[in-house]
Amino acid sequence: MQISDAESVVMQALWASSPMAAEDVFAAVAPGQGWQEATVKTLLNRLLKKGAISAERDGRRFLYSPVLERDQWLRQESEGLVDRLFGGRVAPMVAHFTESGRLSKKDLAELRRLLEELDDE
Amino acid sequence: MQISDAESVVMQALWASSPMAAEDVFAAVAPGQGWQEATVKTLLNRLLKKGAISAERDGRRFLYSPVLERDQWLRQESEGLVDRLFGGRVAPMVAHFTESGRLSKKDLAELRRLLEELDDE
DNA sequence: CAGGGCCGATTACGAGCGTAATCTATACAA
DNA sequence: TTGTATAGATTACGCTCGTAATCGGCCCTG
Repeated sequence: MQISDAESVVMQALWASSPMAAEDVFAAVAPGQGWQEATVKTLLNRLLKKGAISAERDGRRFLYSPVLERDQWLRQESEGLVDRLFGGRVAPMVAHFTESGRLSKKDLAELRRLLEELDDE
Repeated sequence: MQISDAESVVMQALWASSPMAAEDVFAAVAPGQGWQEATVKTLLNRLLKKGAISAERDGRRFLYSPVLERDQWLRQESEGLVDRLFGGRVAPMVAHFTESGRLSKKDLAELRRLLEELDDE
């Protein structure tokens, strides 16, 4: 399932809280994006058509919920990137981040913990 | 500098070896993509127009070289992703890969080494 | 019962993209 | 010198995207 950048903003809102009416999605999303409500509605419709979200009638309007799972999307996106850019190898990508100083202390600590956990298994 | 997916395939070829004539880029890239030579030429032109590559005349043809640095591109792309998907935090992204079983033993070993190196500093 | 407002649906439209075919100028071959 | 092959330049075209405006139907209110 192909989700465009703008669409993914809407998905994030729905993953954070659902079901939601169009109006609420707009409220959740517009501040950061500066979109008109019409734009949000377009995106909701495109996502509906793709089957990435579902709509359930609630009186005169609809409540939208994600169908596509956030985890699946994350996996698809990040694996796509690591494949395209780093030949599918995660370590070189992390190395790249360390080199560009994008690893916070918190990240480092967390990575260490992660690796230790994996050791235990 | 915005590089599209198709364009990035051409860039990868040029990063791997440059300068190269259009024909050679085609030879390097077509097998994997199934493109016509005309397609490769279009992409080269678009990249030229963007200033992502340069062309130096060589008799009746041109030799192309990257101007945009591979490292810069990698950084831009991967940081974009980690920002969009994981709120800019690298560790959660790696965690995501471990959970989906995308970390090879080799990756693990390399990550350990990486972290140790960082310890030493 | 008629009009207005609200909500989703439809339509719009220019930019960039993927994928090429065609045009044009030029360098060599006959 | 004139044709022909070839390399880059120009043009093409349908699709998706970002960003909306407008339409059409239905529910409430007067």
